[in-house]
Amino acid sequence: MRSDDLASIRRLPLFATMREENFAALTPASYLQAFPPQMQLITEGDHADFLHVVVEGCVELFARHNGRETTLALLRPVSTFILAAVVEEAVHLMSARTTEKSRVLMIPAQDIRDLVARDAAFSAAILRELAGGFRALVRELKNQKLRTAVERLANHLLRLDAEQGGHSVVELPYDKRTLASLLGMTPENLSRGFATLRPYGVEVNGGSIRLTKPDDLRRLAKPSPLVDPGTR
Amino acid sequence: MRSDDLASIRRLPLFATMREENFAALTPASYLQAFPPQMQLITEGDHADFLHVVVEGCVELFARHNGRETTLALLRPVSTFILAAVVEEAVHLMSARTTEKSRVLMIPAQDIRDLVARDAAFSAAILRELAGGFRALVRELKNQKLRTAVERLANHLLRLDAEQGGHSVVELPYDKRTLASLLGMTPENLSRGFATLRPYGVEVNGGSIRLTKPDDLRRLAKPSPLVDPGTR
DNA sequence: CGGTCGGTTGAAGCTAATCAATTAGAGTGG
DNA sequence: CCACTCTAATTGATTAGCTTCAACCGACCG
Repeated sequence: MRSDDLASIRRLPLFATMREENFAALTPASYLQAFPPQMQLITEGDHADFLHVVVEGCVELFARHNGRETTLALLRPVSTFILAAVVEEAVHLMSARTTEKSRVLMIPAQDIRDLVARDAAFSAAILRELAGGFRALVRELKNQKLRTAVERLANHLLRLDAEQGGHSVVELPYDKRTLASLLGMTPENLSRGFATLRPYGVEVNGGSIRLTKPDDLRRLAKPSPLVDPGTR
Repeated sequence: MRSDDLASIRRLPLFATMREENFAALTPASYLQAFPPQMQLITEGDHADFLHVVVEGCVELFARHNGRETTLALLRPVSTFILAAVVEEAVHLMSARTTEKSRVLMIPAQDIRDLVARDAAFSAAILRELAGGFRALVRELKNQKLRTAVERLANHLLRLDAEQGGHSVVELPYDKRTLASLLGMTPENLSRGFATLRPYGVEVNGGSIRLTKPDDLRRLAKPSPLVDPGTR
């Protein structure tokens, strides 16, 4: 494993506070693997054998049921996933696949569980990570149940803009079908969503989107710190 | 606090494994309070000062946004809530109110956080509780995104039936407006949902519901262990 | 006995999904 | 460099699912 990868993983909230010897013990048993795009890493229903960390690229968490499929989250470096299944020694509730060329660190689940028992600082970090994930999920559920598709889209654009520096020019970090699925809508409906947002200054040009009237858009979207992560 | 209440709380997964002295230290600072129906206990946006435990009655977790309101969960004894906000020292993302006469144990958040730092067994129990909550939320999000309203209703009925002993007679433990909100639909639409389930052997009589063709209903609902808690 | 409230029913409208067709782009190979 | 192909994205037409508004019903309660 490259030492700068190791360093950036060590800097994760999850690993930052753990004892050096424990971190050192963790890494040799782990794999840092490179994957091509659209490679499925995890299948829902399978047993959770590894904690995963996106080191580079992008990973999509999704689920299928009864002929339908939906995206539950898109993860960018550096984030962990399926922590809850590892803690619970349970099966995955979500599948995972790369959306682009990616590198993913895989740590044996049993090692994580052993460490939780031994390293109090690590255990506390895991706790905070899970609590954060829980709250992110509550937000997402509220987003789904309390907003229309267009409102979700508007808020997502504002959030992407904020993440990308607030220059009112957003680059979609994934294709529109994936975005549609994440927002809980069809690709067709996403297209129409963009169209209805045109009067609010949303100018779409491929994967690049200009927000020419951010205030109007914000008035429509009504972002809230109790729904949207990173909102004040 | 009544000693049998204390005992049943002690039996909770959250408290069962913690050291006796720590449990003893926790209780004097806590309040076990009785509340009338429809009493709001928590308001989203407020700071989380207490961990709550439903000891008797029923508590509804709900959220409002932009003129809409939705029920996120209905909690029966004995369950804890807003654990994530306590761990994160953050504001509540959900409001809470009683749906009936209830008794709720309130434990100072700071005491919980202190204990997490001191008692490894308690910390591990909190971790499992949160992981379980996380997975319940993932299921709920999948339920919302992958199913229609009628499918959600059908599955909810099957689940209630299973919880109540599988006699194919379900007693709704809350009124229909609340159920509608929990399922993410309007009360009117819930009524119509019951009507469309009539051919599948769903006979509604006030709050009492007979399932005369459970197999037909199950074929429609398609319950799955990856979506529905407690499904085989 | 009127009043209120939870629930149901009806009609109309809106949002979003579906199906079908077309266009736009990104490679690919000649 | 230019057709050719394949896929993503858009657009149009239709349908399904759900909401909204309004009226109504029945039970419970003062």
